Amino acid sequence: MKRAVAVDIGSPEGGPRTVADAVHQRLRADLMGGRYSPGEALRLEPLMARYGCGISPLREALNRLAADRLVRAIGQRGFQAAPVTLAEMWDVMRLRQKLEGEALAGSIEGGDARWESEILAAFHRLAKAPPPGHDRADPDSWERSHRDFHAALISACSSEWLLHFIGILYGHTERYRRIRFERTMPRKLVRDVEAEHRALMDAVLARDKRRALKLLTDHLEKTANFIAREFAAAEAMEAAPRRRGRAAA
Amino acid sequence: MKRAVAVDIGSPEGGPRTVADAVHQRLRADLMGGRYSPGEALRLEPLMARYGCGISPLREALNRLAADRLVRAIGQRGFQAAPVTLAEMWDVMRLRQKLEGEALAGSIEGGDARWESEILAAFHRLAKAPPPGHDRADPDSWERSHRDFHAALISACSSEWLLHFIGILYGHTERYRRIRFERTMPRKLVRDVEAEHRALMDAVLARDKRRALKLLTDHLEKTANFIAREFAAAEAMEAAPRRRGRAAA
DNA sequence: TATCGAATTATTTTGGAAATTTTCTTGACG
DNA sequence: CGTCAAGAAAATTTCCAAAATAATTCGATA
Repeated sequence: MKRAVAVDIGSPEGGPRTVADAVHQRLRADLMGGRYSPGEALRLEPLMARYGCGISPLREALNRLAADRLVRAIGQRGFQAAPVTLAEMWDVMRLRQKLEGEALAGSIEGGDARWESEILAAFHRLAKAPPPGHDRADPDSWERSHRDFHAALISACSSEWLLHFIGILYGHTERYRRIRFERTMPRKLVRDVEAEHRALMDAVLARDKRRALKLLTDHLEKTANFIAREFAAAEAMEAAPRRRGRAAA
Repeated sequence: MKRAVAVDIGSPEGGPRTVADAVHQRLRADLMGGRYSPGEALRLEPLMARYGCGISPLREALNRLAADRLVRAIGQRGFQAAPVTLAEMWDVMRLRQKLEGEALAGSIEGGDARWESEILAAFHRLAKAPPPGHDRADPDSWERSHRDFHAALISACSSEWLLHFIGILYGHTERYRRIRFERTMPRKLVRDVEAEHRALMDAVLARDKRRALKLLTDHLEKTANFIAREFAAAEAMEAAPRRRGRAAA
């Protein structure tokens, strides 16, 4: 139950050491999982009920999340799930391309045998993981493996701060993806993604920096394009019924 | 008294809207100003007295600061001012070189006349500001002008997220500088820095991207070298007395 | 004299209630 | 019919005290 998600704050060793840590992790996972709509008001009483805690640790968790922009704090008007815009999605993804490219280059330069083996292991776990939304007991298992794979690729980068920022951006792109795709990722797409991951891993392990960077950039670009497409579709869905009448509640 | 410092969280318009916002700003300024030693325990009761508030807004402020790593939260053991290491200083500065270079390039490409004028204005305010530590009434005035100048240079960059990260890194380098330099910056150094700023501004306004990037990188590199030198000196001061006896409290 | 452990003290963390602010409702007025 | 203001309701923010956890003291023991 107390799954140890890698997080910057609080839990230096294993599980969360305080209620605020635990709520922070769960809330972060729920935000990233798209379980709150963008802009949705995060009212305190319902959240206290949902996460089974008092007001203080809840507010502390929300404040941490506000600092890395997964929630917005409005000052006397509470918190809301961060809004999403197509422009911001591109901003985040473009920056991820640059930063993750930088980190991957550094990783390829400095990585040792252990780093290589962990990439292989992470890839294997990802390949064996049930596709997104197919594990009812643990709905985020594929997502976790996916995150671990991308983290393994750049883990030999020497810049702690660069990895920190990449982690924040990753959380946001993950949220964009899951808000738009919900739980429906076509089988074919899963296979395509796996092929991209394999090609990327091969290039990295071959220490072919140029090719690896190209593959990583393309991989992220493709993801961004998928999200953008869904974005346009969702906006069309929302805009159209408004002209004819009232959208369903 | 309620000075409006530009901050990400909370105050969308003018001053802070909650006491948590106010405490967050003051605490952040004090951390960046080197008024807490690295690693120093930030106990709650003294801080409540110092900032004249209850426990809740104080903890919320500390949690926000923990998220961008100006304080460390240890879980059942409270908060402490972030530790400093030479390695991290270089990590932060190297990353700042890359990110701020990226932002400056984008700014030069996309900047308009208003952007140019604001650089000029910020440079002028910086040139007229009393040197660091010379304004007793407002000890941070030079620092604020300095921050504004650097912010103006890259303000035409289109990536909101890039500017956000740069702001965080800037806060850390500023802290490193002020922890080591205290309030003693030699007159000659002030003049050198001003000359660097002017050259940088000239290159930027001439839209000479290559030269501007070079000047910016060198400027930051020089700052890092100064800090590193002071770092070594401070470590020598700390290490030496320990062998002979006990250092003064 | 050093070490271990129980009791004491200090500190952090948490839940709840009071105070403050915002938001909604209602009714009067132009 | 729309606008505005005053009052009521709802929500956030804050203070505070109880609970939980960590640190310290002190004495007994080897």
